[in-house]
Amino acid sequence: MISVRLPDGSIRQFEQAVTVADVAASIGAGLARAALAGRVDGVLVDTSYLISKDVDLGIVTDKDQDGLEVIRHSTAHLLAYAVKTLYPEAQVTIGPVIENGFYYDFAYKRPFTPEDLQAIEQKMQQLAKQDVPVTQRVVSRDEAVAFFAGLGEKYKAELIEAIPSADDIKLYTEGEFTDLCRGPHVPSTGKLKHFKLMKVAGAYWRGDSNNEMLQRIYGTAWAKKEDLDAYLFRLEEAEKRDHRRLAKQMDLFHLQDEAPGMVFWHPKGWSLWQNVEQYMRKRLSAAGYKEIRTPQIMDRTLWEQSGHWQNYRENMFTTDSEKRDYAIKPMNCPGHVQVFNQGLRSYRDLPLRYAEFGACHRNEPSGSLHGIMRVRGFVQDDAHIFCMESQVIEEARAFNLLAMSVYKDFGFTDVAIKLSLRPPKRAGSDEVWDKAEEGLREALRACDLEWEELPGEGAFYGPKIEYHIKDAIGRSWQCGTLQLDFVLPERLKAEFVAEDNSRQRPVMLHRAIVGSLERFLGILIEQHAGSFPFWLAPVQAMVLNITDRQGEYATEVAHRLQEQGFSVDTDLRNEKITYKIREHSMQRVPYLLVVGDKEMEAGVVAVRNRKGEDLGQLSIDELVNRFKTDIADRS
RNA sequence: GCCCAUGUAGCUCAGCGGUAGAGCACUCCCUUGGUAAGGGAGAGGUCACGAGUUCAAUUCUCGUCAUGGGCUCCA
Repeated sequence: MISVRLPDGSIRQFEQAVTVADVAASIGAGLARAALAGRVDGVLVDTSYLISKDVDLGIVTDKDQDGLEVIRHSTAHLLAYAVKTLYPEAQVTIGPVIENGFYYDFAYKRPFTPEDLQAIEQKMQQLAKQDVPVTQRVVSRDEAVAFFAGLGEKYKAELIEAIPSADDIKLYTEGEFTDLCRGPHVPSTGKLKHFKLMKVAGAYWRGDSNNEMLQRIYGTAWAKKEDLDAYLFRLEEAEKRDHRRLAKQMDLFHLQDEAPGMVFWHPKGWSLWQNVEQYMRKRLSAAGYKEIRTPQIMDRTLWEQSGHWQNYRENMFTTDSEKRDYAIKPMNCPGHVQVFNQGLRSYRDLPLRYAEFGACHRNEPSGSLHGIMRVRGFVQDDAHIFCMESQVIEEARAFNLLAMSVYKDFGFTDVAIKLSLRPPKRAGSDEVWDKAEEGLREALRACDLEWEELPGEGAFYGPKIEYHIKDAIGRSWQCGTLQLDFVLPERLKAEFVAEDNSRQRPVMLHRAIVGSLERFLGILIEQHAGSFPFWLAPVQAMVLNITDRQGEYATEVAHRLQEQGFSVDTDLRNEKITYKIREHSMQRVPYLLVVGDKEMEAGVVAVRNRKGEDLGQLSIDELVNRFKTDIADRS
């Protein structure tokens, strides 16, 4: 007898070994139809899995998160099946599940066109409708290699060869198509209903840019039609928030061919920028940072000394003059060490915190540029803390508090922490790296934070803590960073006089909170979909007159608000009030102040907020109070 | 840097082997209208750049640049 315990605790007994599908059928016909896979003692298996001993069993359906994964994974296989049917010469490689869907990489003699994509999707639909059974068999590794090599599938054979020869390998077959896979898969293609192919893109074989480029087809798949529709709708909504699109609509900035990756800021965009920069400046100043300014261009020898020339030469903009080579600074840190090195420092001066909103330039590969999210010319809220080792943890703790508080002010509350550890290409001894990595772990523990560790992702001079913030539509952005560096102070010969009168190296903490201002503004634009909170809005209020008669009064109202430090414009054009309201509503101005004869006589304004609500008539003083409250609330 | 797609008026986009079109925006005129588009007229383009094919190229081909989507990279 075999006992199968179900998630509700009930136990079913069977005379002999049964499959997951059999158990589902014994419970009900509906469940048998819905079964996509099984969970046997916590392990996902196919519905054809034979249960031959007592187990805990859950039937996985599309209501299950695991069920959705199975659907996506099986849809990737269906994609490969369709491609092999239409283009038998195409070679299959890998097809994993990703967020919201899946992809599959193929090698083919010519690129897939958008028309091919349509044909492939149609073929997938057709194969799904035919409800082709998906069967599984286990073979030895050598058999599997021979099988795929025989088919001329060299990528697949290469993948399998990497598996230990003693291991068994699962092959899944649907119709004419057989693929290597650890599974599980849906029992037949008819379970796959709600999918869509999204795009074709190039992708390197095994993710290595030295390898040939394959063609990746991305797709999305869902359990229900409503889920698919909702996902496509979300994509459309995200597109409406696109910072490039909003920047055009709201006249914030532009990019042009002559300056790839470098931003032309328009008045309103720059106003937004200044709101962020001035805010950061205040926060840094209050936290004991001193702002400095260092040169844009410095001699090659300095960059050789710092190690940047050796590590990043091809990504640095350089220039020369009178037989000297120069580099345009890609980072502020070497400059900051030069300031530190002026004069003799005492341990009493430490920690010394230098901040700079310095414009840096990095010659990023052309293909990686992206709006203002990835640029070649950028400014960070950059600072370097020179301190003693004994001060690192306290500095890290203070930085963490500051960073979290800044994120909160900008409306970001979901922040994930990651710790990037030593990369293969690095400066400094292993001993120093051990010390630096452990130092940051200790700092994180002191902040009572949870973090994820990323081996190999650190900077060449030191490990780093990264702050990833999640935006309004669930995307994650790395903004803040705290990097512990024993290497640059050594290379650039920073030193201070210790208590015992010896000369010692300071430790350097590289840190930023919002990171690249360009990118952070892009994030803010998308986070708020252009409807910036009052304290950040480039134009906080517009005064609109109803007829020419109130033009002078409208100007006076604007002046009085401007005197109080608010960014207020007037729209005195000869247009109907409905027209002006529409236009400035679309510009997402927080407050529209309408003045007609009534308001002019009473010395007030009629206030309309961005939601379209009528806030009634307010005096200028009342309005100023309201504005001040909004600023204090950061709403 | 690599793969694919795209580049037409300020913006969004049609179009096409015979040297260009719409809507919005802009300018002028009429209209002075009370909470999301009043009416009329006008101006505006070396069709990204360079070369080739052709009697003729914005249109076809190739190259360059840029942008977009990915991959790689991101001190």
